[in-house]
Amino acid sequence: MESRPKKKRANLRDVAKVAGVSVATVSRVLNSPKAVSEETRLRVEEVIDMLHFVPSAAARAINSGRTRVIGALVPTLDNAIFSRFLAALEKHLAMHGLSLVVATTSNDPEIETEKARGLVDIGVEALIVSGITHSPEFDKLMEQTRLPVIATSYFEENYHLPTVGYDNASASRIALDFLLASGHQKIAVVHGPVKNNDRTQARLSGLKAAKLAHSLQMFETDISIQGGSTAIQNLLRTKTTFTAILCFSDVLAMGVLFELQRQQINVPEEVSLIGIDDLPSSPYTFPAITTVHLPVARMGEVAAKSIVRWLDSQTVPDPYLLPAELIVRHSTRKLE
Amino acid sequence: MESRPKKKRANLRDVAKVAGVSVATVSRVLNSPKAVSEETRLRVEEVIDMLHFVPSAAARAINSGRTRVIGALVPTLDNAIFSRFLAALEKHLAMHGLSLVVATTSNDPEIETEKARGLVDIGVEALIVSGITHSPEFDKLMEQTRLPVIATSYFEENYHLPTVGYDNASASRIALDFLLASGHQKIAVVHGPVKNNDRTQARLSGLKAAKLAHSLQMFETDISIQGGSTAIQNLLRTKTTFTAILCFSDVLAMGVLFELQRQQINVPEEVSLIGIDDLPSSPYTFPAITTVHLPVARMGEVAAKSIVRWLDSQTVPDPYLLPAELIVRHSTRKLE
DNA sequence: TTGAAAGCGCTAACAC
DNA sequence: GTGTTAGCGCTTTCAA
Repeated sequence: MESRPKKKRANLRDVAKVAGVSVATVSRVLNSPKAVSEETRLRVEEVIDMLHFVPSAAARAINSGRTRVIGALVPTLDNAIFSRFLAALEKHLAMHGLSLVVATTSNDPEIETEKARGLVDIGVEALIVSGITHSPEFDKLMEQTRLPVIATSYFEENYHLPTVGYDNASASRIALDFLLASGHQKIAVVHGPVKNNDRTQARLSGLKAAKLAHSLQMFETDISIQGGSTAIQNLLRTKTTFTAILCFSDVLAMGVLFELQRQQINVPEEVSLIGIDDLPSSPYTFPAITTVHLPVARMGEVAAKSIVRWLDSQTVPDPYLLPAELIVRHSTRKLE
Repeated sequence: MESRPKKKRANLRDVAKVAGVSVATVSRVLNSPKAVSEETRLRVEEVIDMLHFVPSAAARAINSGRTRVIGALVPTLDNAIFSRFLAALEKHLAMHGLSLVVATTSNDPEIETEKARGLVDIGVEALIVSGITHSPEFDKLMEQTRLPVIATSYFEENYHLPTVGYDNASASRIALDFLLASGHQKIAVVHGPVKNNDRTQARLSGLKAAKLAHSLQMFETDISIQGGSTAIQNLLRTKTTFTAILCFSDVLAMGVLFELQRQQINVPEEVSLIGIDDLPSSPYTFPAITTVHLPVARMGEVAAKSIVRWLDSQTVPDPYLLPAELIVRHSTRKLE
């Protein structure tokens, strides 16, 4: 049944030969079918089917100069905050016929650089990265390739790349102010690793002013449910008193909540708990977690649109600030 | 504010000209530096740097016939079970110099087909899909392109594509058997949408035999924390009695747990709760969720390795069965 | 060790 | 409407 001698994939020429037309005609039925007579078109399509012909993406890319692939570099897929962002990004890129290649960096600038190089090698048209902390080699690579790059999760007006993100310092500030306004004075802060993580650093800096005036105790831990658990165990071991816990991410807040429950400490009666992120699960825990909502789905959409415009019209997008918003639920209470 | 110079990217010929060598020599310093004299190599490398030369991925692909890109089609990124799978997949593909393009299907075979076409268009070398329910158009496309495809999350020895996954029927069966062995007779089953979801269907079929002999009540809902919540609200409304709840995914189990807590129903004292999946958070909820562990990280690894071998040596991999394993934690108890 | 030249599969300009 | 043909940027013989 397979008449072709070679087992190789058919190409335009093969189709043209069998259909008795020129390669240009085959190309036309592929790209502008209206420019071909019905009769010819049908015959060519039949042959295309018969030979299982699939146009080569590489050959197409070499002519058009476009690969229609965008690369994204995120710290991890294991935190819902990033997978939600990617979900939105993928969705909105797909609307414009663009595909998304995902690579994870573990918050390590060297891995990021290496993966970025890999993405450049496969021909991505643009890159989306997280935060503004990158290695000099990364910056050099981006400069050499002149690839459009957008930094996300971090708003910074004067960064050399356009940013799409929120004001991390004010996000933590919003959470803290709410606790202070609710009468809390002794507050424990649970945050992720500071190293290489500018989002955490910025959130920390948002607390700096208050830290002097109030009694803030900091606990660094892994950003995971388990990390939250561990932090509370450490905290309890210090025997310090506290009436509220501020977590730099809802993943941590969930770990903290579960561990408090395990220790028979009632939230919010004995301890108030506030997070940052607002994960899909946060409204549904018991009690539902008070948090600072970070619009990551919107961020994915804005990043996608910015990239599309950049690619289409060569205009570097302006930095875009997304609002962080306090969502009061049931894990916090006012102190009398 | 920064307007980039409109210079086009340098190519091999530009480099060759400036370095005073032939394009072949430049190509050599790129691909087999040892075949070039030290002196020439250094000169060429200098020019490469100077001109910010980055080889074109498309041109390279057209010659080698390889794009080094693998496509993955998953229902959603919003469930940790899939993002964990993708994390592992990406990691192990990266080890072999392969990149991962991700596309989401919302469990809709038509969207899947469309996205698959998009992936083929950008030149993926192979595809990883979820489950074994696909549209005829999808199958046709795969047949035409002769692309290596692996189906995951579902083990099926006789499927026309190689599968890497677990036995979904036995996973639910393991959970049920545990509840039965613990003395539970009145069991509510909370599961995701049946339509287009063969994993859910298989898990349901695993319960079929028992369903006749025992009193199993089924509740279909969205696979989300909220879905779990809703299911419990519906369940309570029916006024039926039950001593245990079996959830087809840990996401549902978490929603169920939180809602039970909200309703002041104690787990496991009043109701036992078991899930399937074993998410990173499952050991840390309070009480920790008893579940059937599905090794999705391993699945990502195996899928990656299978693809690599398939690509390298043209050998279609054998179906691969991953074991599902009961993990008893604290959300279940034995009935006297 | 190097260079010349023939493609790889396709698109697009130009002719008929 | 259709065919011819010149590239796109690179790798890869084959000679020198």
